[in-house]
Amino acid sequence: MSRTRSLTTTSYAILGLLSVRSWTTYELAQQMSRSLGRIWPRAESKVYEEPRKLAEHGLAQATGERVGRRPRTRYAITPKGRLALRAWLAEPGVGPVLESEQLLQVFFAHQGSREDTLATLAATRAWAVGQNADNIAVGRAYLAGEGEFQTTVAQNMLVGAFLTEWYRVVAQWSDWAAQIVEQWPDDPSQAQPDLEALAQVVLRAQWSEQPDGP
Amino acid sequence: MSRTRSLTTTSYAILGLLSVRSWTTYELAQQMSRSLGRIWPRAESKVYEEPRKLAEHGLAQATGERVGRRPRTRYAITPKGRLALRAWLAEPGVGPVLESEQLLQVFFAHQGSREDTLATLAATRAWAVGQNADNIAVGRAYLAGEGEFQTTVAQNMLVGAFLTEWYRVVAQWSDWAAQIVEQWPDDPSQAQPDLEALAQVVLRAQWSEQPDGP
DNA sequence: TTCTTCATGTAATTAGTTACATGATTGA
DNA sequence: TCAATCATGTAACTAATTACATGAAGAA
Repeated sequence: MSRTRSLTTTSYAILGLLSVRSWTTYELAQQMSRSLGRIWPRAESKVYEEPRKLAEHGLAQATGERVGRRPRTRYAITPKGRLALRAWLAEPGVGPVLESEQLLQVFFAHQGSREDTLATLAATRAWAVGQNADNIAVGRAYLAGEGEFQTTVAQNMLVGAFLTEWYRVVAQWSDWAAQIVEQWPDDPSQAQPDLEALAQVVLRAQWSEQPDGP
Repeated sequence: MSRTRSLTTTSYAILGLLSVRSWTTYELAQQMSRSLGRIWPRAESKVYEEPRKLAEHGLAQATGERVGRRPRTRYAITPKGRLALRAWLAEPGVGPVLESEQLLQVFFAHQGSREDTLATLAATRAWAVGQNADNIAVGRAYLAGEGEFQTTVAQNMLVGAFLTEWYRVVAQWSDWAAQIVEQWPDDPSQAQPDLEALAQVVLRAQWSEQPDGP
């Protein structure tokens, strides 16, 4: 089961970009850190390395260019590459993976001070606000017709919408949690669970069993 | 900058668990895959390896036990370990990291078929519903007084609430996106952006600039 | 008594990160 | 003409994953 793929999801991310147009490695790196990185974050050096792998597999073609005396490489997708991309799009992808050091710190808040936790929550909120601002900027660029992906706005907006909602719940949750933590005593390990809030959480968790919800 | 920590966040995750009580490695692995794994997913083998590192640093103490002829190891936190944990809780953690192959597939949906995308969205929704069910089960166990963390319910419920909201937006977004994708022509690359929906997205994205929002 | 599942690890491999290096370009 | 920043990579390292191996306990 889960036959080891010769390409990683990161490979397909790059291949997907190549399906839109040809890119130099630097441009790919930019794009990853600016927009794609929000849903598939990878280090720059990876982005420099992956396209080479694609070329080895015949999914992309590398062309040497020259800027002054410096060489640079431009990659373009091949027909075989398009087929591989199509095949990947038909596969079941893995669900969202969430990783949060801050959430971990909240989980173990009983071992720290109340101020620690409030600071963490403030940082979380600030992060969400910042990300949202970036997201809006990217969106505006699309609408203004500047972005690369003019041909793919219909798809990109779905992802943009996802991010909007994501940043919003993070910020809302931070506010809500901070309100509760404010009530804690100085030593959080003595904090009593807020029963009213707890009941609310339980209620909200029922969404998937209810006939619906806005 | 970003002075290389000798411990990783994964180390602190384990250390945090040890701050509650002592655990055998198997129990730690269970806990990671059941509950902590939702905010800090790691492979089992890591969980077997990390506590050893903690012991080397003097933050945990290993005790050899025996089950029949098989050895097993139980770990307990040391005073030095508690200090290290406290110090980490006071540090600024990194914001949530999101990684989603499915979202990537939606982003590049223009290269696949409409059915591919609908299938991906259905999978995303199913994932969220499944995770939510698990989350509820974990919550119920706490409330029934079964869980480990009776002393830390006040903290855990904050994280539980976060997850509830997270799964809910994922499911809601999947439904919303599927409705839009239904309208696409057979070849998604010909899809026109749904302008009404786009305007809505832009509006909702303004939350951080508005005075508020529910 | 055998099979299955629970329990406890190790080994091999790889994906990914951090750090470094250096040429090109621009503007002060 | 110098400094800063943009552009283009490589090298070294490490965190993490996949795969494997096997003992113990309980069910059939």
